[in-house]
Amino acid sequence: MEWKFRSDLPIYAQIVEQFRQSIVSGKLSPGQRLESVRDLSMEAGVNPNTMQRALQELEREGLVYTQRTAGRFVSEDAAVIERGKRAMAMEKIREFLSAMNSLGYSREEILSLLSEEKEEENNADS
Amino acid sequence: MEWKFRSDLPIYAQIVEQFRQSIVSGKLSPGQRLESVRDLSMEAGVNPNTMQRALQELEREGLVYTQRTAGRFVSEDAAVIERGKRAMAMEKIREFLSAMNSLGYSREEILSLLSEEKEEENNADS
Amino acid sequence: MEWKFRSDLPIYAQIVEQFRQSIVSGKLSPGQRLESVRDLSMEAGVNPNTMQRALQELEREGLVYTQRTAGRFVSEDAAVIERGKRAMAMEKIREFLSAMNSLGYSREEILSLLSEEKEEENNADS
Amino acid sequence: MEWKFRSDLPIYAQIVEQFRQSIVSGKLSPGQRLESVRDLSMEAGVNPNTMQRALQELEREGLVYTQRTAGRFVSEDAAVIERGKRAMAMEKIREFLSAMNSLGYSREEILSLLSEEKEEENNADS
DNA sequence: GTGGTCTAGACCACC
DNA sequence: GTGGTCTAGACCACA
Repeated sequence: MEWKFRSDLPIYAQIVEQFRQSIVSGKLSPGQRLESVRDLSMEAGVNPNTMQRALQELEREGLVYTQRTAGRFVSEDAAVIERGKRAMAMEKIREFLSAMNSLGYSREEILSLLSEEKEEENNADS
Repeated sequence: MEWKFRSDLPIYAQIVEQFRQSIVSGKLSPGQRLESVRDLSMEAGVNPNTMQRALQELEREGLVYTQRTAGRFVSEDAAVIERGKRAMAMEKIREFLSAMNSLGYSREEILSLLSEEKEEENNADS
Repeated sequence: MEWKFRSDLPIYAQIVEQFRQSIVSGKLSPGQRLESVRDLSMEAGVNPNTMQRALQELEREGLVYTQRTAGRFVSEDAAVIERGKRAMAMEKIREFLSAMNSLGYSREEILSLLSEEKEEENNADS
Repeated sequence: MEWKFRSDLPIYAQIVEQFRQSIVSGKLSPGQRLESVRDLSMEAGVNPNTMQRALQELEREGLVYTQRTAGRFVSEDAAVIERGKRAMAMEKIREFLSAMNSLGYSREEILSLLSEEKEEENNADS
């Protein structure tokens, strides 16, 4: 994982984002054990409290769970993960549409531009 | 304008982005005079050199032009501005598709999700 | 290379000119590594920033390219170099015609004088 | 007249060049009175001795002459002026051919490029 | 006042 | 070590 933080969002929220992304994309597998809070916080160069807060948020969302003494693990509940994935996707979509909107593009134009990009990519493939 | 800078892109590049966005979206009108380098740099809280570099980049792109002692102005060439707008849109699209891709969505799924979002928005409108 | 600077053109632009000249004339070979920014700036007796700016301009023109940590290299793209060569030649020609013009020579006279010079040189050869 | 000096040639020589240019191109007319050494040196921002040396050189070339108490005047000898004009032209030509040569262009290519430039200019006229 | 250039020197990421 | 970025502050030409 790469740990770079923007200044426009609390660090703990950025950590949550990153974990969520890794989990729903499968980069972290269901059932996989996470490193300890202490190790993770050192890697990320943040205060252990910050890392702790992020992990608790993920737990609240059901994406990770804790086993008393063994540590934290990625959820094995496919439905929960799928739900998180959808949520992130819709978030990206809203961001995207909002950005295109502020550039002055209508829905129809956006779809048309998406098609163009697809064609370009196909050309690049050939 | 809001001047907050991320750490994952050079400041001068973020300034360029911001101006480009404002120009192609029409928030800055063709022919409009920009504030002086000194004033802008103070507002943004950056060194005058950094602001200068950003503005020169915009000039190279044709989005602004300089009049020796009078200041800098937004280009009045609609074709140049349209070109910049298209370039920014394609950039956003590529970012979006890449993000959706790393979440594990195929092109077809992306289009399908876009439709869902549209419906939701329509419902929200009504 | 000789590093003497006139006062009628920014130093960075004169450095660009000098490199461009060396590259298109083949004095710097395609693929050849340039010295580091620091070394070049010391040799030329200018600030590293000034040298950096010149090299970035050359990069924008495609005449050199950068490899992250290895340094800068002369482009190996013959078409780009040929284009630069033509551009410099046309520039010299325009300067020359303009100078002759302000001396009061017409196009026909210029061509005639060029022939004279050729003959003189031929005589000098024999 | 504009007085900017390069550092690659003695200032007095650059002054000579400038006067020679003005005289042979007719910008200074035959018989015209030059300003005093004192005034000229102040305008140019150089030491009076430097200006004096330049004017003596021009006198040696016959391009100006001195009348004891009335001052210095541009030569009225058309042959002398014509000779100076030719000398300057041949100098420009040699510089030009040398520059093109170091770019790697042969005599034939130079003539061909000159023709191209002529055409471009004609197009620009239309 | 405007933009433009330059120096001096710092810090960063990368390898 | 490499290139890249940024700051601080000076000086210039132009009008």
